Amino acid sequence: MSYAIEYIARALRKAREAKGLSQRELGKKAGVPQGHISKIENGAVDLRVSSLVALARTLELEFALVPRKVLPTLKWFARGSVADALREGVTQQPLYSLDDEGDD
Amino acid sequence: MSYAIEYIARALRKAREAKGLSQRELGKKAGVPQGHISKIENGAVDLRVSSLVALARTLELEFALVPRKVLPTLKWFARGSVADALREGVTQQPLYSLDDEGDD
DNA sequence: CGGCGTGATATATTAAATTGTATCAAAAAT
DNA sequence: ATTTTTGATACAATTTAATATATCACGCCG
Repeated sequence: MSYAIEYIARALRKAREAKGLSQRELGKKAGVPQGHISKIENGAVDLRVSSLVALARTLELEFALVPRKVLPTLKWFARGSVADALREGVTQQPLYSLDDEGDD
Repeated sequence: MSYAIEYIARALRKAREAKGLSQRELGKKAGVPQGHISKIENGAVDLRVSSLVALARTLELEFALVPRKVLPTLKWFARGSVADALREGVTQQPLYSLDDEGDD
């Protein structure tokens, strides 16, 4: 699946676990059925923006479209609080997720 | 429509116009029919992530999920190159787009 | 004026997400 | 060991995005 989907999947699952929520709990809060969340977190669906936003919002994540140009700056300023994607050198593929647990 | 959709609509249209592309040109490059792009730019559809990514990529935009926490920092470091959304004080609603034309 | 490119829009069709409901195996807890 | 929770999966039904195609009004230019 497109790196985008894969990445969203990882980002959401990670954020959910970081908050110590089960898929059912998140689902109830975000209004998304557990089964669907499972699919999303496994990159099994090309979800709609509304679904993404519903989950992201509940997980206190914000959605952003940033010009490729500023990515280097983003990486820099966010080092230590930046997510895996940026570390993997995925400079070609889109979709990045910056979270705040410098888990490494 | 959800601010998210509205925002994506604005961000994409703006980016396209900034590149001086017509919907047909963008459509050809991104593999999305002109009619659909029109709908998207008018916030008339809850597009799928793959569509968003296809267009964003063509417009040299990257997708990101950032923790709400770092938004203030983002705003700060990106001032001058940050988009409308951030200026409008849309602190409640998700979805931000940072672009590079300080159009104001 | 008449042709051209643009964006908005319509219709019909196809493909796929989303939902509801339910089950199941594995892990966690008592 | 038994109960409970959790995530993965399945199925049918519904909804809606996405596509192809085409038209239309508008502005622009020759």
